[in-house]
Amino acid sequence: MRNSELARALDRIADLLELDEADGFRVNTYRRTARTIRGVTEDIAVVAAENRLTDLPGIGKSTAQKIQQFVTTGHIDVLDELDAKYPPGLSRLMQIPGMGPKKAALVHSQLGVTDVEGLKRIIASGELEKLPGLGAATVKKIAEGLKFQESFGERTPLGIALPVAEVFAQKIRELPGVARAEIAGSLRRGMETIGDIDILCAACPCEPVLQAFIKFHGVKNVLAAGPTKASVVAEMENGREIQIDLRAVENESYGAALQYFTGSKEHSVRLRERAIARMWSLNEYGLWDGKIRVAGAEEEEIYSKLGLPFIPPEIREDRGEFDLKSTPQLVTLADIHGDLHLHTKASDGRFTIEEMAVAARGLGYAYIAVCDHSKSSTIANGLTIERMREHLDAIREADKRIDGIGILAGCECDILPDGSMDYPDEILAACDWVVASIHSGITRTTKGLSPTDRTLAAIENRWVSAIGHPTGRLIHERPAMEIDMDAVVKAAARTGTILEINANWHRLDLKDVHARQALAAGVDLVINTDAHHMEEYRQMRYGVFTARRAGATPGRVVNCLSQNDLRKRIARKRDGELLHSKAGLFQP
DNA sequence: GCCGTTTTCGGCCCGACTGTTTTCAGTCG
Repeated sequence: MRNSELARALDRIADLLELDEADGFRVNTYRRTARTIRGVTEDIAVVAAENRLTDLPGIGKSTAQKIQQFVTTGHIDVLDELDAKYPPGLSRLMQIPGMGPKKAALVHSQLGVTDVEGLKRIIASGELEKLPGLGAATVKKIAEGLKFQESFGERTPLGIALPVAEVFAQKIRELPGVARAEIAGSLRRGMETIGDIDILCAACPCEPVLQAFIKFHGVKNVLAAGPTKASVVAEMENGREIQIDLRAVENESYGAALQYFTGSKEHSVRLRERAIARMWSLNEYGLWDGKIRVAGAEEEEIYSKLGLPFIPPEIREDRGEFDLKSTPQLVTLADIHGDLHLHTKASDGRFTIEEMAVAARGLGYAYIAVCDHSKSSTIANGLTIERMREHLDAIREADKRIDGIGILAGCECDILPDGSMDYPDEILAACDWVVASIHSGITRTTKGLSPTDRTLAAIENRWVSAIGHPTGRLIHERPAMEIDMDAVVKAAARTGTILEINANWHRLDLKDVHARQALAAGVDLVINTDAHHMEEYRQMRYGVFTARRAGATPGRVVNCLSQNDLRKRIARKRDGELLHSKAGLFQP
């Protein structure tokens, strides 16, 4: 947890430096460093202790010293000084859409406002409007931004935002004059949560398209509408609001614009630097040699002219992708041949084995693994040993009876607080595939081993094929268990235990950086939906996004194997056959 | 605050939109 604490502290320094009107590049350095730290899977205290901080990109002597101070004392001098100077609520003011550091500093210095409540008061009293450089329109914007932030709260999960974006993108494609349209931004990169929806379209003329867009059903509020771009707030089915930006360009610029609006910002900055090194410039209209457009219509051209292979959107994070010599063939949904974690009526699922199997066959899958809960998961109607024996027979019978899909007999076996498995080895051995998961004591209120030790104990069990949702986190709902991921991936690599990317958008667990770490250590992955309902099979794509962000190729995802090869792969761990170590696309 | 295929100093990505400005600053992505 220490890394995220440090990243938060660095981001806070950046916020406060902005208020302090510090040099923007200096501010940016802190933000970049925070981002780098978030991507580091090693404990930053270890990196610091071994004097390897300056090996990290963008970290120099000065930042390294501050990090050293943080890991040894929990403080950073410059942060303490800034904290003494500015009230804590002020950085929150800066987060309000329409407010930035300048306006936050202004209301603080002129009107003594220190927090959101104070801001609301001066909006109501009319004092804000009288400040120099502000007017009625700006105040209205800030008031709306405040309202939006309160209703919107936090970033929107991928699984909520993507379907909304797809509906809007399709409606835009159907407008007259639109040649093509695509979802860009962090959604295209498959991030687990997103700030807003970015859509790009090629259209001529642009303006009628933008005018139609701001009148779409579901649009609650228009934030901006110019000749080439418009921003709106739309209401989603769950009543929450989300911002949607539409940008329209001419077809010759589509590729450059798509690259630019896909980001990440850090990736795009690196690309522009490459352009400058070639005496060119890159903007959203194209790659330019003076006034001559060298490339622009297609993204591939931009990368190619800059001497790079095409880089898939999911790995555009400036985390090593510029060193790639060729375009990696990352796993796609089409590579997935089966779902190896799903539930039936036998425990807490909604459908029978047959119904789940037929639905999977309809998706083109070659196999599934039925993995109902084990006996200790009483709230999930976990199966007693007796019921489990009968269930295994029922699965085998269904496998024989139903054509066109293989059904593996599996279970999702609880890892108990003492690290033992919820079923005896005899039952696990009777299964074709065993997912071991922690469901109890996640917050560690129960007595027993640490979550790390429980996971390690399960990994050492030869019958355990995979660890399910390894950190137990629920996005926005429950933090991850404190898992020593270094220890877990090492043990998994040594034993041939597979780690799951749980594709359910509430979980996406392993998350991208951990999956990347696992791949680098030689661990194979499985992407499962944990479906309790056949509709949930559709969530596979979210897990694929995460796997792609980790740099996973089909060869490293076991449910891309044929059924025969999958069974062989499972047997290799059971037989204690040491797996040769495989390198990942990226180092951790 | 970082960093080096013109550099150890002087750069550091680029453009759209809005509002309040009478030529541009602030914010956003």
